Amino acid sequence: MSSDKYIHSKVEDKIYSYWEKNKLFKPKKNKKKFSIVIPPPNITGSLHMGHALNNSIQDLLTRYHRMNNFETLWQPGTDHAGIATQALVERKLSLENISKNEIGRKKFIKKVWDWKKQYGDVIINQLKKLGCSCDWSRNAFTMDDNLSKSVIKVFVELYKKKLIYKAEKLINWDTVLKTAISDLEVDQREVNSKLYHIKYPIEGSSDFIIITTTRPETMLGDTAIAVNSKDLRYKSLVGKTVIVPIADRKIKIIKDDYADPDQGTGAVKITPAHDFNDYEVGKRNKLRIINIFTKEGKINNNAPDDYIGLDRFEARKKLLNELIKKDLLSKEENIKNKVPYGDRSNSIIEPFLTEQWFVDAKKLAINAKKIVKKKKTNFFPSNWSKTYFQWMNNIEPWCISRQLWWGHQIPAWYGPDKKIFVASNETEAKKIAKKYYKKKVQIDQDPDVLDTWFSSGLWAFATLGWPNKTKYLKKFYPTTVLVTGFDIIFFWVARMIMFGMEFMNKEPFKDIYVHALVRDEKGQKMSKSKGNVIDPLELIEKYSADALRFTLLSMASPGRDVKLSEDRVKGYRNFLNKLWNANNFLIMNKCNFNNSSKLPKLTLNINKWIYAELLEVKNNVEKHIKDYRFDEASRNAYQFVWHSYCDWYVELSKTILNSKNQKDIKEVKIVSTYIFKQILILMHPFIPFITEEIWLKNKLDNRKKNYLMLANWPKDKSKKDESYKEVKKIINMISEIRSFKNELNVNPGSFIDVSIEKITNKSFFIKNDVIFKRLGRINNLFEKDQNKPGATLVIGGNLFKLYFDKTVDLNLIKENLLKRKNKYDEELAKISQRLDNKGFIERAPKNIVDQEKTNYSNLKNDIQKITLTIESL
RNA sequence: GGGCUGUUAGCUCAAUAGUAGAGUACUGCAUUGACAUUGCAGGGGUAGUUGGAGCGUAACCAACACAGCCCA
Repeated sequence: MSSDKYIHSKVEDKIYSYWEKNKLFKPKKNKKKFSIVIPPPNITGSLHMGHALNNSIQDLLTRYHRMNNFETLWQPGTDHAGIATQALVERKLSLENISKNEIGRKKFIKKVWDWKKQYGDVIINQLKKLGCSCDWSRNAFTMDDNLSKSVIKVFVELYKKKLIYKAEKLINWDTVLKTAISDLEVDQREVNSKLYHIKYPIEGSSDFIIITTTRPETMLGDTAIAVNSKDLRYKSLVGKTVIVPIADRKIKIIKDDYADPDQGTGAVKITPAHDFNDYEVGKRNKLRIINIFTKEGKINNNAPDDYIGLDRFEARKKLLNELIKKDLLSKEENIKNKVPYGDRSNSIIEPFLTEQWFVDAKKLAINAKKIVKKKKTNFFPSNWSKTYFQWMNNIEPWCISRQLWWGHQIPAWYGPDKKIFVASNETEAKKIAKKYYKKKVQIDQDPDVLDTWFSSGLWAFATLGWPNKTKYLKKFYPTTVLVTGFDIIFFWVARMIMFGMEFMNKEPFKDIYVHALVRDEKGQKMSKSKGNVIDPLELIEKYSADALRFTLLSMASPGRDVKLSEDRVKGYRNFLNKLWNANNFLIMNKCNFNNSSKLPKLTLNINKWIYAELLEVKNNVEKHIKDYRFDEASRNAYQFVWHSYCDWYVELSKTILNSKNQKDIKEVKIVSTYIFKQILILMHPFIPFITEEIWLKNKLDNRKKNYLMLANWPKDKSKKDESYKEVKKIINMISEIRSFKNELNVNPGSFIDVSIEKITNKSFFIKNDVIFKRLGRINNLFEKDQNKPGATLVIGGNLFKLYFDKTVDLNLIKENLLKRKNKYDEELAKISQRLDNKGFIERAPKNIVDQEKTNYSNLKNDIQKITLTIESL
């Protein structure tokens, strides 16, 4: 027969449109509810491995629940990615020689929307390639009308509750993007730096005090030098005035324990405008704050003339040169230190004193912490709650304003005297202003927009319709589970919990499943610069979405990084092919899927066995899905399909199919088809495309009356009766015979004769002789010893004699038996050691002791038989 | 500096404290009927080190070593 391979490229797109056309992703009324909101990918993004893992898990959960009587909603959407999108469109316009300032805010925003319309769904289409069964009719976007309305409402209400305020603070400033960013968007990177030792002349003396700094250019803004109060070296200098070189400013030496005697010289320059620690020192000591930078990171006119306008790094060079000339640079040291970088711009972040809007996160954190502590929301693996609490306990005000155009413009208006009016819209703001000024005045809206994470923080309820009291909101909030990567626990998860508690008074999700990062096979983080990025779309094209999904799921062990290697994907592609060919086998045997919905009364042991195995594996898979153990779930499913069904059941069934017993043949055909159908159902959430393809190919949809996507999993309990144990035993014995032959260098394909004279329950072998003969490749199963040379094999206390065509070297047999005996002896020694241990007998549970005793006598029995055989040779 | 992981077969990883497993790689053999994207079989482990609790540990506790991550 010609080989038939599963060709996914002909299947996946077709199947996906079948699902969409039949609207199978929409929630269907049902007894229980299940809901998930997607972590919104940003519109500039394209599918990477992290998304693939994240969404494979969500789709597995969604499909599993949808199949099992849950009214299931997987709420999709994207976020507007303020900084990334604005930067991208700006870059694009600059290629056309258009600057955003030329065309103005309104036109620029329109350009962004145009871009969004054209490219914003790229990642959505990629999710479809992966097979995601989101309800796309509800596809949401953080800049949509309803979400924008929610954002404004949340802002206004939090402002009224004084949980949002405007303040002048030192914030993280990105000089490339020219906007404030939050602490979380700053990466502290370790880099090679230089520590400069600089002499500051002491006024009225020829002495110096030497300070150390990695950022000499900031000395232009120094307003003090600090030394530790316990540092005896500087005791006499405290209170003296020094002159900042080049800036030529007089500053004082002060006592402040921020200065660490062990760091550098122990004397540290204080620049309150350009360092977070110095800012605190400045506040404590009421120091002047001198800003020396522009928003672009250039030197401003608070510095000497010849520095004004210089970039901060040029200024450093010039300044160092000048210090050398003046002999004020006493030392340069190579050191490693942490430097703040913007995660979007990759440029060095400047602490910068500006007025920004802040969320009082500390207050919002109170209930957000409580709900996790009360276990209404649970992290899986639970350890992540530690990370959550650690951050929540040390939470800082959240800077939410961004100096951008693309995003939700802050609903605050300023009167002529800068008085702030916060309102849902301009008309309302005007009204309040009029009341306040008692006349009509001109008010201007704050030009800044909100952090994108502010709007994604509302995702769990705003996408369901909030602030409207929609039936979806009522039905699906709190959502069942959030599936996310640990890298956004702070950015997103924590904030959703804060907002959820504040505005819904309920946790946004019951469970939080936190998955790991996907790394390359060597365990390195995938990055473009390293060139080790594996593109999920390429893998999908090469091996199918099903194979990729199954790989990711089977590697999603809790608390572990996923180290992805292409070989694994290939292995699971092979698995799909196996499934495909199992179906071919059924078709070849004229199995009728019309008869596959109900099981007849089972009479054959192999049928009872496979049915019990099916139910057991179903239970295991179900349990593991509930525990978020996707690795175990996929392992169980894989093992069952390939090994239990394809390797054993199909092979065993051939003994019947090749027989003449029509009744048995009929039963086997029905059962093998029935089990296969259940396999499709069981495997569907893992590998939806191929299962659906086979389902449809076999017309199991029954003209759209029985969708695979809505097929219930079986409910029966697994019964392990005598027949079940019988088959287990058969499998075990056949395996033993096979390996024995192999060890004796007997061709595994060759047929042999076996005598079972010395066996206690001969009837068992006689009853199952067809199976033994076929799978064990046995010609004759003799009840009597044939009185000719053969090899003896002991399995489970039973002694078989095997006769080979070819004479097998006696020594080889002896050697083999000795090897076995040694192994058993070792084992027996271990067990008897245990049984001789008084403590074990007294303190170990009775069933364990009994088990060991049984093991002991079984082993002893086997050893005895082997010994006898060896002696007889 | 504070916190969190991890260390088990060549590789990637599992396993309620009760005889250490899987996938993959490797080796040998097989094939005229579902499938070479196959089948059958095999070799491969001093569980990072040291100490402790326990009848019993890869698992619990402590210290150390190494690797990684997060926060400051």
